[in-house]
Parts: sequence; C-alpha cells; structure tokens
Amino acid sequence: MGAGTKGTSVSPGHSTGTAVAEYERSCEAGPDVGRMIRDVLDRVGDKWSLLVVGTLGGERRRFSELLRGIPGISQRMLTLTLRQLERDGLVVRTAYAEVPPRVEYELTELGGTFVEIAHTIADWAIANHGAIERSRSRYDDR
Amino acid sequence: MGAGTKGTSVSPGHSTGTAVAEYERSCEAGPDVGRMIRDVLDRVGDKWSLLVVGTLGGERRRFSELLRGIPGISQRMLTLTLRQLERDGLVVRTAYAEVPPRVEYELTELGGTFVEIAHTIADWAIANHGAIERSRSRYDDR
DNA sequence: CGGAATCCCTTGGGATACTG
DNA sequence: CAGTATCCCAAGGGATTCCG
Repeated sequence: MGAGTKGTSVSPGHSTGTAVAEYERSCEAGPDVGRMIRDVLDRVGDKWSLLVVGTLGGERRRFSELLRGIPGISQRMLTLTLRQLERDGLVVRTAYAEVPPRVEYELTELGGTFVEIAHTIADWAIANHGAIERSRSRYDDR
Repeated sequence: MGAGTKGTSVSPGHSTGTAVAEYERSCEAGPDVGRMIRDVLDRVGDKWSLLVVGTLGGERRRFSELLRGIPGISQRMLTLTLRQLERDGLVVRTAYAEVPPRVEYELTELGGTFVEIAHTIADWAIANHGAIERSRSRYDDR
C-alpha cells in the first residue's frame, strides 16, 4: 500500500496522534478528510465486504463458490456487495459468455491491500475475543 | 485462543492464508471462529465505535468533549457507543459525584490495541480514497 | 452536565419468485 | 448459473423531551 502520500500526508510518526485524531485536526485545514474516513468505514463496516474480500483472497472465484464459501450470506447480499467492491475498484468481474453462464471475481491490486485490513481485524478478533467475552460477563452480571 | 498471536500484537506470518481464510478452514475444526469475527466486525463496523476510540486516543476525555470532538454524532449514539465499548472492556468510565456531574472516559489497555485498527483503516482510507473515487467515476459514467 | 426514554423515519437485509 | 425484482420486517439511528 502507498503509505507515502505526500500532499495531505499521513505523517508516519504516530506518537501522540491517532490517524483519526490527526484527521480531526486536518479537518479545519484541508478538505473533508472526514468524508474519506466515513466512506471507507462504511465499506469496512458493512456486514459482508470484509468477508467477501477475505474469502476472495488471492484466487479468482466464481459466484457460487463465494456463496458457499461465506456461510451466512444471501445471494442478494453477495451480489450487492460484489457490485460495491467492483465499483470501488477492489474487485474485477469477468463474465464468460457460455451456455451455463460463468462469472469469476478477483481482487485488484487495490483490493489486495484491503485484505491487510481484514488481516488486522481478524487477527485482533482472534487474539482478543476472550478478553472481550470475559469483560462482557463481568459487566452483565453486576 | 491464539492463532500464534500472544498479546496485543497483530499480523503474524501471512503467507498464503488470510486470517479470514484461516478462519474458514478452522470452521470445520475448532469452535465457531466465525462468531468471533462477526462479533468484532460488528463493533468495528458500527457507525461510531472506531471514531470514538480514535478520538479518545491516549487521553481521558469527558462526555461533552467527545460529543464536540466527533462532528456528526448524536448524544444518544455517543452514550450507546460508550456503553458498548465499556461493556467490551475497551473503555473505562469514571463518574465524579460532583454538583454539575462530570464523567470521564479513557481507553483501557485493550482499547489501546484497538486504536491500531483505527490507524490501519484511517491510513488506508487516506492513501487510497483517490483511487476509489476515480474507480467510482469510471464505473458510474459507463 | 450526562444521560435515559420516547417517537418515528430510514435503511439493511432476509425470503421468495422470476429470468436470460 | 448468476443474477434481478418485490415484499416486508427488524434494526439503526436522529430529534426531542425529561430527569437527577
């Protein structure tokens, strides 16, 4: 990923500043960085994007593969999610004009960098869900 | 719990396996790792958690500070989000029994590790929103 | 000041049925 | 197979009011 943005720079030295906090500051200066974050957050946040991207991983997969690969998803939501990802340039769709139609999806380069976010989140989830569950129990019976 | 991650750290050796892909595999073996991911994803994904945690950053802040610090949020959602975060053990709430009540919020250690996710996402957003916007334009007028 | 409660509209998203 | 189209309910979340 291109961490080296020059203009509105992201200033790699996080010492006191959260990127989000830094966004707060840059709000009064630059253009609305807030929208950018919101924008990406909305995509990260929706119920399926990350799972789809994650499941897509490195290989090209066809629609039905993804449908089976992602347990709870409906075919409607898979379609919608894939359209979004395609629009955002994270995924490329290739349709083959065959008699039983075949469509394959693949991550773009940009999509590949997005996977790292999936990594980060999933790893954190795996590492810390125990602590979270415990905290919840403590909070609930109290 | 571990996927090799011990404490707070993220990203072990990604070679072929997405953490999400790894979750796919472990689905048939271990307990429902899916729920863990969904669980954390739901928290990451909701409209405000990341912004609140990010804004909270290192320091303790009071309710009204956060309210002003996070542009679009309603006081209702701030309350709800903070309760969730407290329940999950990412944030501690300290109420001072004073005449005009004062309540301060602060990240826990666990909450601190969560900030790294905010970093990752925010940085990615800043670095790549340009490409995304361009992709969208291309997709839309077509 | 820091909430809790209520109201109410908007959105997300599942189920189902139909089509090229 | 890979969608699109409808229907419809449930959750999300803003605005407002009330309270200790």
